[in-house]
Amino acid sequence: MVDAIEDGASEDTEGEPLLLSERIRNALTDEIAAGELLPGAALDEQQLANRFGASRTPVREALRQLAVSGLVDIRPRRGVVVARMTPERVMEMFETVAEIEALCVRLATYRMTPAERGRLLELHDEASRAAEAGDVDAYDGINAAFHEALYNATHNEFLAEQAIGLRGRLNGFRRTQLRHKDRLDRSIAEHGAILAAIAEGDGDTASRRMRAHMLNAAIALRRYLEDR
Amino acid sequence: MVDAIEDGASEDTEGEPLLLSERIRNALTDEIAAGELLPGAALDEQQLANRFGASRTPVREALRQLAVSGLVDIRPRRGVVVARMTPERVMEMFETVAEIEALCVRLATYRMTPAERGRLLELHDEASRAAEAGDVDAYDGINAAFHEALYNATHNEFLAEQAIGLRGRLNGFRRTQLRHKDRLDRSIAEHGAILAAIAEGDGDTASRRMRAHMLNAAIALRRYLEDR
DNA sequence: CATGAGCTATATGTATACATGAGCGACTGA
DNA sequence: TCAGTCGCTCATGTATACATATAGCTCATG
Repeated sequence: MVDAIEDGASEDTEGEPLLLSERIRNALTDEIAAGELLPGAALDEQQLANRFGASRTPVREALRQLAVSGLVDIRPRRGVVVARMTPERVMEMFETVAEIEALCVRLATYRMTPAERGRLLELHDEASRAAEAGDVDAYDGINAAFHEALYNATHNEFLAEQAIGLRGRLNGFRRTQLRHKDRLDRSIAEHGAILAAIAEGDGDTASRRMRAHMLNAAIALRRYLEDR
Repeated sequence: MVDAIEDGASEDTEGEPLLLSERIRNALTDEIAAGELLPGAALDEQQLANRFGASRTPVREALRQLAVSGLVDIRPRRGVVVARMTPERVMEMFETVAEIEALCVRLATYRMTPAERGRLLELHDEASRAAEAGDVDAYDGINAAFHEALYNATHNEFLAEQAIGLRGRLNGFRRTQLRHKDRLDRSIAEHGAILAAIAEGDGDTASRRMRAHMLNAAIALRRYLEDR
C-alpha cells in the first residue's frame, strides 16, 4: 500500500523540494478530482500519513486546506470525508461555473490581443482533430487549455484564478459526460460558435453561447447520472 | 498582550466549544478584514500562539487555511504575511466582485420570491434611514445584509457562498471609501435604481446597474487611495 | 568603505507524545 | 428479546520536541 510520493518524476523538473504538506495536498486534490476517492469516503489521518510516508501533521494541514477549497468536509472530532455532493449542489456548481465562464468570455472578447485570439483558434483546431480521432483524453486536455486561455484573455488575473479554481472542482464530474461521442462533437461545434462571436467582437453573443455551452454539458451530465 | 479568545461572550450563545484552530482562524480573519493587521505584516507563529494562549499547531492550521482563502501569503520556510495586494490586484478583485454581483442580481430578479423582494425593500429603507442619520457603521451592516439577501435570492446556494466569500475579502477596503457622505448617498440612490429594475422584472437592467454601482464604489476607493 | 563569505540565531517544517470526546459493544434489567 | 447504560477503544485535537533552511550579523578582503 506504500506509494510515497515520488518527487519530480512527473513534471516538476525544477529541483525545488516542495513542502510535504503541499505534495500531500496536491496528491489528494488529484485523487478527488479524478474520482479515485469517492464522495463520502472517510479520510483517516494516520492511514494517509502511512500511505504518504509522513506524520499526521502535514496530512492534517493538507486536509484543512482541502476543506477550505470545499473538496472535503470536516466534522470536528468526527473525521474528514470527501465532500459528499447532492445532485442539486452539483447542478448549482455547474450553473455557477457556466455564468463565470460566460462573463469571462464577454470580458475576453473586448480585451484579448490578436495573439490571444490566434492561440484560441489554434486550440480549437487541435481539439477538432482530437475529437475526430476519438482521443477523449487529448480532447480533455486541449479543452481545459482552451478555457484557461479564455480566462487569461480577460486580463484580470484574479478572475482567472477564481475561474480555474471553480473549474477544477468540477473535474471529477466533467470527464464522465464527455464519453459520449456525439456530446463531444456538439462541444466542438459550440466552441466554434463562441469563437465566431468573439471574432465579430460581439461579447454578449459570445457570452450567451458560452453559457448555453456549459449548461448543455450540465444537462448531458444529469442525463448520464440519471441513467445509472 | 494576552487576550486569549473569550468564548461565546460575543454571540455564540450556543455552548458549542469551537475548535481552537477555528477560533484563531475567525479572529485573524476579522482582524485582517477590519484592517487591524495591515497588508505585508508578518505573522509569527509562536507570537500568535502566545497571543491566543495556544500552541503553534492550531495557529499553523489557521494560517494554512487563510492562505487558501487568499487572506495571507505563505512563503515556504520564510514565514506568513498578510496578503500584500497591489492596487492593480485590488481593482481586479473589485471588478470580479462587481461582475459576480451583477450576475447574482440578474438571476435573483428572475427567481426571487415575493417575500424576498419585500425583505430587500425593507433593508433598503433601513439603509436610507441609517444614511440620513449619518450612521456609517449601521449602514455598513445593512448594506452587507442587502447584498447577501440578493445572493440568497438567486436560489443557488453554491453561488451565494462564493459571492459571500469574495465580498468578505474586500471588506478591509470597502469600509474606507464609504466615509464620504456623498458617496454614501449615491450608494443609496444606486440601490434604489437596482430595486426599481428588479421590480419591473428586468434582470439585465438590474444587472447593469449593479455592475455600475460596484464599479462606482471601486472608483471612489481608487480616488481615496490616490489621495493619500 | 563597500562587498561578500561564513557562522549563528531563530522561525518554520515535521515528528512524536499526550488529552479528550465520539463511537461501539457488552452487560444489566425488564 | 429488547432497551438503556456503562465503559472501553481509538481517532481527533493539541502540545511539545526535534530537524533544517533562512536571515542577519560578523569579519575578512578588495
